[in-house]
Amino acid sequence: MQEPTFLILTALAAGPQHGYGVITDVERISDGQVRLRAGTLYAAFDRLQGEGLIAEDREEIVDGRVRRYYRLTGDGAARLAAEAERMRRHAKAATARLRVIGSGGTA
Amino acid sequence: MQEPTFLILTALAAGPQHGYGVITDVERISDGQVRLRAGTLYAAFDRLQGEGLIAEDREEIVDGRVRRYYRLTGDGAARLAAEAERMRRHAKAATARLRVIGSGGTA
DNA sequence: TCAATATATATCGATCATCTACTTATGGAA
DNA sequence: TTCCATAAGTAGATGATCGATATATATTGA
Repeated sequence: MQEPTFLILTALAAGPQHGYGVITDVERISDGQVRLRAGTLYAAFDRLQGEGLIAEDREEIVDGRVRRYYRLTGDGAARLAAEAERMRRHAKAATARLRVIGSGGTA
Repeated sequence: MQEPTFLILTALAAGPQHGYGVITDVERISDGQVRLRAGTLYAAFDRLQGEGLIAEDREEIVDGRVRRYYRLTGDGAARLAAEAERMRRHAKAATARLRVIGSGGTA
């Protein structure tokens, strides 16, 4: 799973959100480092819905504009948890090996 | 940066390794979850060398077969450290939000 | 009243990393 | 002598993401 997809699921883990809300939320989660593109987001929505990881929650009309809310499914939450654990382990492995270099392994 | 690329850099963070060594190392790091394909590896080697994140270290002839060793450059180590930190934060954010769901937020 | 900006959804074409599959080669084991 | 593990490499296909663009509305300001 790629970073944008992971962050979309993470955004929805906080509760149902609409597309534009996910974009701004992802930007916040990543400290402004990841700015989701509309193309990425809506393609991902379709794909993740097809995989059963997210589902349409409801539609609202606010100021004459449609807001389509998506929510994380049980499968989506499980998948996100698995990916988070996988990333945690990989990050830990990399950091441990980099520490060895830093502490004079190469010198 | 995608997972295979991250794991290739992580493998090289333990010291210079040749292609096949990286494949087996990555499999070990990821607990057997990630099996690097030759196509992925050698394409990544070319790309990462072009980006200056890795460099050719030396060539050895073992049992009549060439072993081409690659090593992590300073830039590569810095990049890997940055990616690891980014992943750590994202994993943490996801886990924190999933905990809220788990503790009865949706119920 | 007209232009610009923020919100909001959506599509299209291009790019690029990865995957599948294949090729070549050696040494050792069955 | 056939098969497997090791070892490097290429070609073509797939698919996620990106950049650009289109649409529509409300608000702000010239």
